[in-house]
Amino acid sequence: MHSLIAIQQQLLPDLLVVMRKRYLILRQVMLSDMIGRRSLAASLEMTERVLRAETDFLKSQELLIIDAAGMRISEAGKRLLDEMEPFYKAMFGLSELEEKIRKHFGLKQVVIVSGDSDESPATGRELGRAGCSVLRKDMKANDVIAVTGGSTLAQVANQLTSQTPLRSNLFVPARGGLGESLDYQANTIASTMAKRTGAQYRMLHVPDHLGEEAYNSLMQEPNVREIVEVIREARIVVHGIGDAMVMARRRRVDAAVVEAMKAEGALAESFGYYFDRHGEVVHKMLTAGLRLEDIMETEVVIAIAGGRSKGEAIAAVMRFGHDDVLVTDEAAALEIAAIIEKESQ
Amino acid sequence: MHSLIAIQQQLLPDLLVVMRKRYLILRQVMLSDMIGRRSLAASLEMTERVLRAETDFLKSQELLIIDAAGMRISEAGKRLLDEMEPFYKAMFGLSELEEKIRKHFGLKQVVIVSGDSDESPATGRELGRAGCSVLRKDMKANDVIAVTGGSTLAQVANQLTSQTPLRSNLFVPARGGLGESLDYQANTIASTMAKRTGAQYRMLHVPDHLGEEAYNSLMQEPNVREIVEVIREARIVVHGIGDAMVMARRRRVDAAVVEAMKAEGALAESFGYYFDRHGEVVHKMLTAGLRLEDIMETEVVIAIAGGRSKGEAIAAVMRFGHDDVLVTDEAAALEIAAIIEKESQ
DNA sequence: TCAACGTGGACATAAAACGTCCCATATGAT
DNA sequence: ATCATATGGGACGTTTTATGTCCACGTTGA
Repeated sequence: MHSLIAIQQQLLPDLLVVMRKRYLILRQVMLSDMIGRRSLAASLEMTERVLRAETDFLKSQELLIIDAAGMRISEAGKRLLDEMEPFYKAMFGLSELEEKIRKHFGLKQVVIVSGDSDESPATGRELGRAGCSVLRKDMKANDVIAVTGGSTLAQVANQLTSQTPLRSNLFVPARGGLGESLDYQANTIASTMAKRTGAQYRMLHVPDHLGEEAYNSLMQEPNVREIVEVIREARIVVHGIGDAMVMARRRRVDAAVVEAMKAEGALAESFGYYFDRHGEVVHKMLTAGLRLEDIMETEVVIAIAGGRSKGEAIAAVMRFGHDDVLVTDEAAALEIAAIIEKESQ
Repeated sequence: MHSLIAIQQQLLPDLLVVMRKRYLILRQVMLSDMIGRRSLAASLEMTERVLRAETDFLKSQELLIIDAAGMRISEAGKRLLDEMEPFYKAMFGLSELEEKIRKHFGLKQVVIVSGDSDESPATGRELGRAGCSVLRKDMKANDVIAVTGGSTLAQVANQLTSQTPLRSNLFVPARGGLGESLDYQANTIASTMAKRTGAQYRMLHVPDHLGEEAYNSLMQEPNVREIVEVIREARIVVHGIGDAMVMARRRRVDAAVVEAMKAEGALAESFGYYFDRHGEVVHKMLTAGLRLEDIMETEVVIAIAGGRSKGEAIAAVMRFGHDDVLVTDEAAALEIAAIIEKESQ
C-alpha cells in the first residue's frame, strides 16, 4: 500500500493534493449535514469557483447530493469516507503537519519530507532535493540568491540542477567565513550551486565576525564593499538552522561569549545569528554579510533544516518570524508540532 | 491496497488516466532503449505536443533522461516501472481490455464496468449508470434518440437523469412491439427516459414483424408513417444485445423459424435482428422500425450489454460493425477478449 | 561530409480554469 | 402569509494552460 503511494508521488505529484482536497470537501459536507456552497467555501478557505468545480465533480460521481436546498453527502460518499479513513494518516499526515506549522508561524509554505535526517542520510538527501524544488520554483530571472553554509545546504547544493543555464542568476554567500570546514562554507556552497546551474557567483573572502575597526576598514575596500552590497540586496535567502551550542563550538567562538549566550538562553543558530526560544536574537554582532535588517526585507527567505534534534532550534528561528518557507523532515516537524501544542495549552 | 485503488477510481478517475498515460510512455521508452519524440508519439498514438508535455514532466521527475540524442529511461524510472507492475493490472486492467476491444472492432469507445451482471444485480445497475454517462455525453440539442427494449436498457432508463430539462430531445422506440413484458418494451423505455430527462417522446404502436401486406397498409397511415420516418432518422441509437435463442423463445417466434435460424447459426439478437458468429444477419425481416440500412447510417450507435453469458453474442454483434460505442461489464469483456484471442491465432 | 533524426524554443490559437455577478427559488423564521 | 436569507446554477469576461505547428540547431552514423 505504502509503495503505491510512493509511486504515485513520483508519477503524479499532485494526485495526493487533489485527493486530499476532495476528501476534505466530502468530510466537511458530512460534518455539516447540509451546507451551501458559499459557506462551505469559506470554511475550507477556498474560492467559490474552484470549490464549485470540485462539488460538481463529486456530484457527477454521486458522492454528493446537491439540490436547490444545498448539498449533503450521499450514502456512497459516506462509505467512501469510511473506507478511506485507514489510509488518511499515511497519505496526508505530513500535509496536515505542514498546514499546522505553516499556519502557526504564518509562513507561505512548509514542505516536510518523511524520515529523520539524524538517523538516515537518505532523509538528508531527500531534504536537499525538496529544498532544490522549492528554490527552483521561487527563482526568477536576474535574481540574486544568498546562501548560508552547513551540511544541509551542502546537500541542496549538490543536488541542484537546471535544465537550461541560468546565466542571469547570481549566487552569493550570505555571510563571510565562519571557520567551518571548507565543504560547508557559504562560499563553497554558493559556487557549487552556481556551477551546477550555469549561473554566476561571487565570493566574499572576509571573516564573518569583525571588530568595528576591521569592519570599517574592510568596507572601504571597493571590491569588498561592492559584493557586500549585492549580498544585502539578495531577493532570495536560503539558510540552514543549527543548534546554538553545537555551532558555537564548531566555530570556536570564545568560551566567555559562549557562556554569555548560554546565560541568555541561546538555542538556535542561523545565518550567523543566535536565537533564544522566543526567536529573540542573542548577541548581535557586526557582520560583513547579511544583517538582520536585510533579512527582514528579503522577499523570499527559505529555511532548510531537519532531524529530530533540530526541532527546537527550528521552532526558535521560525518564531523570529522573517522566514517565508520552511523545508524540514518528519522528525523535526513532529518536534515542532509538539512545541506548538505544548505552549498553546 | 486494492481498496485504495477502488477509492481512487471514485475520487479521481481523471488523474488515474494521466497516471496510466505516463506509465505507458515510460514503459515504451524502456522497451525502445533509446527513442525520439516523434517516433514515440507515433507508436503511442499521441500527438507530438502532448507527448512532449509528458516527457518534459517525466524528465523533471528524473524518470527519463533526455538529451540531444533522444530519450532513454533512467534507473529511477526502471525501478518505478518494476514497483508499479503489481498494481498495474488492478488499476488499469479494465482500461487495457477496453482498448483491446475498441481497437479490434474499430469502435470509437468501449466502457467496461467491473463485475458480472449475470451474478450481481449491482453490476447490472453499474452497467446502466455507465450507459447513462455515455448517452449523456453524446446527446446534443434537438437529437432524436432511438432505444430498444430489454432489461439492460430498462436499467439505463431508470437511472437516466438530467440537470436541466432537455426539451429539445426526442426519445423514440427503435422497433415496434416485440411481445416482451411491458417493462422491457422499447416504447416503455423511450417514455421513461423522456420523462426522467424532461424530453419529448413518441410511441410506435405497431407489432414489429409484419407481413408485406400489413406493412404496406400500415405505412399508408399518416401518423404511423410520420413517426416511422422520425425513428429512421434518429441521430443516436441505443440498443441492448441478447442471446438469439433466448430472445426468440421470449418473443414466441414460430418454432419453424427458430429452427431455421438455428441452422443458420443465429447467435445474437439486437434491435430485432438475429446475427451469426460472424456478424452476418440471419433472416432479414420487414419491420416498421429501424432497418439495417438505417443503423448503418446512424451517427452514434451505442450497444449496452453485460454478463458472462452474453460475451459471445456481443462479439457477434460487434463484428456486424456498425456500432460506435460498447458499454459492457468485466465478465462479458473477458469472454470477448478470449474470442478475439482465439481467432487471432 | 552529409543526411537524417533528435531536442528545445517560439508563437498563435484553442481550450480550460477561474473570479465575479446575478437570478429564480427554496427554506425557515416571523 | 410573508419576508429575509442562503441556495444552486447560469453567464461572462479574463487569465492561465494546453495544444498544434514551425523552425533552428546539435548529434549521430553512414
